[in-house]
Amino acid sequence: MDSPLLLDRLLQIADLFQRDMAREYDGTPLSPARMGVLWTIHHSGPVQQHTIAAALNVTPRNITGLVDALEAVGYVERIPDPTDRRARLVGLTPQGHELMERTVREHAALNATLLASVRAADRDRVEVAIAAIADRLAQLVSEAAKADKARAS
Amino acid sequence: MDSPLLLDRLLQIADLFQRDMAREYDGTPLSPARMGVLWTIHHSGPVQQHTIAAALNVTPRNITGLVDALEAVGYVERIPDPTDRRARLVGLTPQGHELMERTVREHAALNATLLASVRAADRDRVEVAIAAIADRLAQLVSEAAKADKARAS
DNA sequence: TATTGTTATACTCTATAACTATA
DNA sequence: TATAGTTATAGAGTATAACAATA
Repeated sequence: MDSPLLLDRLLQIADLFQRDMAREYDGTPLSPARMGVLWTIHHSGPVQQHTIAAALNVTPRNITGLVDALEAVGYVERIPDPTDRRARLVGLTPQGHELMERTVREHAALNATLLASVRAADRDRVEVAIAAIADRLAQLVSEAAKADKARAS
Repeated sequence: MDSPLLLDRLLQIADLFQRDMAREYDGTPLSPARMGVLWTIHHSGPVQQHTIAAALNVTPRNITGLVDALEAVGYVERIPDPTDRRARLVGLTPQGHELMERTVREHAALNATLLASVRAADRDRVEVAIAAIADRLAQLVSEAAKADKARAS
């Protein structure tokens, strides 16, 4: 009897997150890509658009569209960068701050719910293990990307 | 000191999978969506397109395009359904079978690598815990989707 | 009537390339 | 020259709606 691999379970979790976000944002002006922009600004404060592009690993052209949409519905605003007249800083509006604070609270609640499904005696070990898996995977992905770049040259 | 939540680590893993797949399929005729079709057929054998659509939770219209692309590069073929002249069964070609077998082997190797980053004594407990988290999350997503549907009526 | 798959159309996210304003 | 951001254009994935063929 094949029990699913650990990897299959992790892929299942990834798929469930994606599906749930798509459902949650359906009918709203938000989307996973737009939330990515909001998270970046939430963590860093007002930033130039090319910084957001680098953080999300997409082209600056993309950020133009995402910020346009977020600005149109009032979650972010572009303000002139006092140190560089080419650039504009993107910051959260009060409405954007409120959204992100609510989202942080929802994350904490979901975190608690998921952790509750793990035996109390195992929780610390499981948290350590999942962090180790994430770090190992990040390392593998980074190495693969580097190898790709080397091959392209 | 905020250590990242378990949830943040799981979201990070989800993002890394997504990023790595995008990188891996870059420059090939494959993509995450097309691989989804191939996995479905790999697990079930030749199936009607609307069955694939239901399995992936997308519209049948989508499957037309994905199967068109996979057929054009030789991974799948459409054959008449002997039991229903409206439908066509989509099955893997020998080339498609070979691709999926290779992919299964790569998954097993990645699974072993990730598991190796967990302390040997904790592995069983971690596998059980991640399975429990995945099941709990699946339950939450399913309930949320049901609540949405009820609200829409 | 209902179902299977397609054509037609549109929206989001993504990319590259060419351009502007500034550094 | 190089950088920050935009306009122009294109491709993939998704959706709805209307339609053909068949059940």
